[in-house]
Amino acid sequence: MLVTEVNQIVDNQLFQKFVRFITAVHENSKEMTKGIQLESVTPVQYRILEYIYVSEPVTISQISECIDMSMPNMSRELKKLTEKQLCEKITDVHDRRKQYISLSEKGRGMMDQAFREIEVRFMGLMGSLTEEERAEVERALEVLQSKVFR
Amino acid sequence: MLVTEVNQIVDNQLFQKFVRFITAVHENSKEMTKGIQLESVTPVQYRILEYIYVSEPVTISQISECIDMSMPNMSRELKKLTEKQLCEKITDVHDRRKQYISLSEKGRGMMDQAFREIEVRFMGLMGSLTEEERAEVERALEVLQSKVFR
DNA sequence: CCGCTTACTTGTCATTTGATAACTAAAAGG
DNA sequence: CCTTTTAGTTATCAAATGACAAGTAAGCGG
Repeated sequence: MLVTEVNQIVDNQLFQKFVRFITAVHENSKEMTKGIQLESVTPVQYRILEYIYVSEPVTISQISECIDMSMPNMSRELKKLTEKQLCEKITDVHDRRKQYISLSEKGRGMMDQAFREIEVRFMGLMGSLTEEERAEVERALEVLQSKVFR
Repeated sequence: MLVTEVNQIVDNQLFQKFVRFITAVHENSKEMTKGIQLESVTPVQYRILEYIYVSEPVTISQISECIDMSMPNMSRELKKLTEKQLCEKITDVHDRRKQYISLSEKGRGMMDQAFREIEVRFMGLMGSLTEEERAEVERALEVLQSKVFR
């Protein structure tokens, strides 16, 4: 058996693990955020708010690109969110074409609460681990974050 | 400062890392599967096929539960997929109410191709790592899979 | 100043998805 | 048998999302 063939097999197993992992992460985070949806906010709108929450202030083009939705449609959704008083538009002082979006008091409060709920569920998971295990988890997060996901 | 307060801070940082990680995984897997959508298959339909692919044969109720879509709607989508010749229904011999779903030749071929494309992208990432780093990644996947995600 | 590009908005339409009510057919349990 | 439960289907309707055409208004490069 050639070395390249061995590598192929090793890599293939790694890929299988990777696929199973991605699936698990998706199921898990869906499970964790289940029932969070507050206030007549649609799934897409929730994702938008989540993105603004971690990246604000952002322009509409940026959100549009990251959420992978066309500008017209993103504009429409942001209008709805603004009408619901969950976010605000602020025109750039130096380039008045640009609109910076950030969460309103209400929007931030809502997202804070959502994240607190997620945190509670996360802590529930972590609670049953020993100190060393938690350190291991932290290390694993760092490894994957630096070497695989970005 | 009390020990519990220290723990609180540690845990909070861990949670921040966790959130960033989840976000990165989502962005990354969206990036990886971007452009995979073949053959007039909608996003939901792709998810259904993916689920069938890894779990076949499954009943319609099972799919319905895992994808979190009501039976009537799932029935409708599966009908469409069956019409597109991507999957097949087989009635259970012992309980003729049950319908087992599995991918057709065409459907399996399509999903094989999709996964191969994802694998290529994954290998592209792994290619720039050393052997030890890859082992580290593998270990990290295992740790998180066993301790956090299920 | 003028044409070009960028950032975004408005409006419209088709498709997808979600929700619900009413149905059939088969099993399961007295 | 006969009721109840389970598994799935069909039909209908509303809402969410996607795609696109045409618009405005501000910067930018000469």
